[in-house]
Amino acid sequence: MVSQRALEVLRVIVEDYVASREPVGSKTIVERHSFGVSAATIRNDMAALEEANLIHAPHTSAGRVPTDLGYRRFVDSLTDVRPLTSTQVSAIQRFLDESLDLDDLFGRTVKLLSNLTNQVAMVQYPTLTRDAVAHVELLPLGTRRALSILITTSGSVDRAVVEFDVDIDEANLGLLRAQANATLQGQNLVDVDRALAKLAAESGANMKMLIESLRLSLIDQIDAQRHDRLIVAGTPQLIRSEGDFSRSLAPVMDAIEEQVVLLTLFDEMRQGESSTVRIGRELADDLSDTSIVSAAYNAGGGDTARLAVLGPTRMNYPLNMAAVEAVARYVSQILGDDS
Amino acid sequence: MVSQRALEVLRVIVEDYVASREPVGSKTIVERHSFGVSAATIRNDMAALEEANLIHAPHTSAGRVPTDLGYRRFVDSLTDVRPLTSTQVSAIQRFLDESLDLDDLFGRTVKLLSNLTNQVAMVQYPTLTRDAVAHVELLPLGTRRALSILITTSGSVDRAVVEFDVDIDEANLGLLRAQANATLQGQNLVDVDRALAKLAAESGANMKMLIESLRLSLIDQIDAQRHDRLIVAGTPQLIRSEGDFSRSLAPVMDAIEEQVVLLTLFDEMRQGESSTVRIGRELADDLSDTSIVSAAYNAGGGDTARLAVLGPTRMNYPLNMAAVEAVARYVSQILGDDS
DNA sequence: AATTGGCACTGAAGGTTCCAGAGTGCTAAT
DNA sequence: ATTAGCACTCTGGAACCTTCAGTGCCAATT
Repeated sequence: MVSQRALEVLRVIVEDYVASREPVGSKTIVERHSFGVSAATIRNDMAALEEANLIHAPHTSAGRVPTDLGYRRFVDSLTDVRPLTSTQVSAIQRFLDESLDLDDLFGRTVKLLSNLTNQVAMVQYPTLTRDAVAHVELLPLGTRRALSILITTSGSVDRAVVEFDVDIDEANLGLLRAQANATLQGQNLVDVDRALAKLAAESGANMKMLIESLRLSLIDQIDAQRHDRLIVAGTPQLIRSEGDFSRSLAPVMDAIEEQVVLLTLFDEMRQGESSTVRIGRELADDLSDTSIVSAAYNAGGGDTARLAVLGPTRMNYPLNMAAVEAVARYVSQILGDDS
Repeated sequence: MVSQRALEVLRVIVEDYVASREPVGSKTIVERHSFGVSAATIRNDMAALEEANLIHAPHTSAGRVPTDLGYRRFVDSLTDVRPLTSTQVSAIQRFLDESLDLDDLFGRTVKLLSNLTNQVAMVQYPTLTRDAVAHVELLPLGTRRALSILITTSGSVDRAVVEFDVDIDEANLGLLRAQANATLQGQNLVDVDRALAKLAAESGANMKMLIESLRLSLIDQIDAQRHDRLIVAGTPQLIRSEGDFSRSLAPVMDAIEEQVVLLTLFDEMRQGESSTVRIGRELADDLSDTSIVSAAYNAGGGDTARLAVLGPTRMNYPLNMAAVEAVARYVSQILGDDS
């Protein structure tokens, strides 16, 4: 049975271990914290914690280290996320307010988050379903191909190559561009398919083929935009905390570079509450010594995406949670303003 | 005096050391290579090499390890870069030919290069000075700001925020967009400044201010595009060769994340010959155990930029040089086609 | 003059041993 | 339920030794 005091003991074990990187023993606990009981009593509690798989001894007689489960319990017991200091908050605000477009904002956000936490920081691109077409540009690329560039009202830009079944000259391309823009401007992205199909149906045989090619390309493009991306900063921090990883850092860096594992993780979380912590094996077997603290932000128009920091399980959870949540709040605020 | 044979000895020291990661001694040299002389003779040569600062003994009696200068001599003595195997070459070609736009091509290129060499790979964005304006998009962003998106004929896209001195509504913004496009489409990027200034001069007072604001923003934007970017892949490889770095990897990863040091390096090289190797301290004091093998590629229209691999000084130079050059050649070929 | 065999010397790496210290688990007493 | 006491365990570091690859140098040889 884990008593109330035992949970207190777990708390100080986590805190001391995070601070010192050294297994913490019963004696140092009674020295540094005023529990009002003796070391032997603490030892009994620790035995209970070990029984419950919340802490673990690296070897017979060293201090104890939290297990993944122990960190989990610790994190779940954090009721009040202590907010950042007001200077930090105003620094965040000032720094983010200066940003220009979406890319710039996200670039600043990850850097900020990484500096605040000394961890790797990530921002997930929002899905932008409510986005509408602002402009479609077509640029010739040989005789049967063109580069299409789709600009949306939120300022996002995406490119794709359109393959035509027949040769197309500058004049025809210009005509296609004009018709496409006339039809699509202001249309919601999800309606592009229908609008272009309608336009094709109403057009002459020659034009119809061109429009069809464009349509197929654009819906691919819109689909691809739905597949999110991650902006990452602070990978050097990983090296600096290398000692906290029992195995190689390589799988962690692979996950960051590949992005796909992390993105699916984010998608899983999207359902969940706004702020989430994933610890060690909860993430993936490859990422046993890694934790992710993430928070949802509001990308305007009801769209949400996530931002996160990634680091060793032995991380400062309260700080990281506070930072992630604060930054998420300000990013939401900024994105909410101009929508 | 370094004899001809001594240089041969240097060659096998570099090769063996790169292959084995272990300091190589006189005895193993005569065992593995048929010099037809005794170990004592090799030792004399090695003394000469050490005298010339080409090799160096980690401690009194271990084998020898090449110095930066030794690698340099080794690299300079490589006359014929042995080409890749034909299967490799056709794989490169097939893989790159599938790419869509510029971003996709570069994304593929770095991944390819990283896989080929097991090093960190980088591609520098071309400067694209010969580029012309294809379209300028303006999106409202509050009452006194707009997001301007500049699309060039090469398909590159860049965003910036325009700050106006007065309020501007949708109608005026549309007018500005129309005028800007009418004036700028087809104009070379370097002429944008002049063209817009002329347009402003010919316009009414109200419009003039708007155009001026746009002009200032666009020239900033064009300038920013000139400042290149790097696409990077394969950072996990760095971890895998961690043992080759005597100090921490952190400064290396910092340089990769910051980009600016590397970009200025690339700019320095731009003058130089097409294929360049920079070894250890030649790069920067922070990057003492790091080498970069780079090659220029032709981005079409006479524009050149660079692609490179980065790794420990103890790297396989012949392979990396061959890979970098081969990939640069095919990238040039692809970019040359549709210009 | 270049090459060679011989030889004493060096320093790192790895193994062994020992010691101190931190921490535990258990038991009997409070 | 808590505590003091105690025997026990294991790690980390210091000290020490041995092994061994490799060197530098010298005198002899070609």
